Amino acid sequence: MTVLESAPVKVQTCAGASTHPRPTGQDRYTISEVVAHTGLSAHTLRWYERIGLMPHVDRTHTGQRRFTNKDLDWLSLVGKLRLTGMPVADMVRYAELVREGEHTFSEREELLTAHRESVRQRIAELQDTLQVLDFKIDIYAGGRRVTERA
Amino acid sequence: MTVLESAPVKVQTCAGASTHPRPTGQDRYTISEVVAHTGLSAHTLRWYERIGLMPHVDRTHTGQRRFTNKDLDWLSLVGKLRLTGMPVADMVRYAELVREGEHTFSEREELLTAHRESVRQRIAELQDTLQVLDFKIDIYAGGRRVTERA
DNA sequence: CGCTTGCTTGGAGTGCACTCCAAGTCAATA
DNA sequence: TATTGACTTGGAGTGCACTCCAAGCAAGCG
Repeated sequence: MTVLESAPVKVQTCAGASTHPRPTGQDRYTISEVVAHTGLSAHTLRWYERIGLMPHVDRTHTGQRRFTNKDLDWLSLVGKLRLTGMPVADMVRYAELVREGEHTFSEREELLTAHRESVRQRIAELQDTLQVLDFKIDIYAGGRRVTERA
Repeated sequence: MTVLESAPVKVQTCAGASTHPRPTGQDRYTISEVVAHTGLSAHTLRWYERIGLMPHVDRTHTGQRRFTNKDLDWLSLVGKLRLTGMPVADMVRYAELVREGEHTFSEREELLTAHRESVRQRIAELQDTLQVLDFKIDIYAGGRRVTERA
């Protein structure tokens, strides 16, 4: 069984086929569960909250955090953006826009579109370098007789 | 007159079609010329030298640096590696191997091959995220009627 | 009750890759 | 000769993204 089967309404909240450890309704994860699921450290999760990179996280009556599936989705997006080199400050800006509501849709779109462009450029850059690496590796692999240079 | 016109032998030293500001023989660049050519700062060039990321750079009798075309080629490679996220420590290691001579060919090849693999993975990762971005941008662009979520 | 485990906090510390500073030397021009 | 400007050095400072610390609270177990 995939996690999708018993989901009642299962709104596709965010990106692609994100699967949650527990169905909506039972989704109150401790920080260590989120650590296990996301690979982020507890420190980082708390830090993300402090700097405004998380929507307000639920608390128990004793003040412990309880994360929801929605939080997991958000963290998954944040993870993608971070992986693609978006500065934390920009992600915080994006989070602010989300908090401000629907009237920021176009600004959010701009932000994401700009970032997509930068990711595309980065890919191109990397592919460019790949050729240089291929070239140099060829030299090392093929010609051990080449004279010493770099 | 462009700087290239009188180029005598023009040995293709390193990667691809690298063009040098001046032909071999007249290649004694000041640090500011190298700054202009590479886009690196003078600070960074000196720092690279301090940490062992440069082969020994020539000096004038008064101690000023004079870079050669070979240095430019090396910096171009370093720039590529850095752009692709190789840690400075690894680049220093590579520089050491180069200094040690031909018997380190295979270790250099390994290092470069490993890095190539990491670059490939990085590209795949980025392309993955690109899809997420496309998906979200579509939502913002297409459906302004979608309910508020991330 | 005491102990352990897991969480809480503000603030300080870390590692990387620069980046800058102060003080000095040297060569060329006014 | 005086000044300007490009260069030199060791060491300190910066910005980012964490990462850790000390001290404390709450729940569960023997």
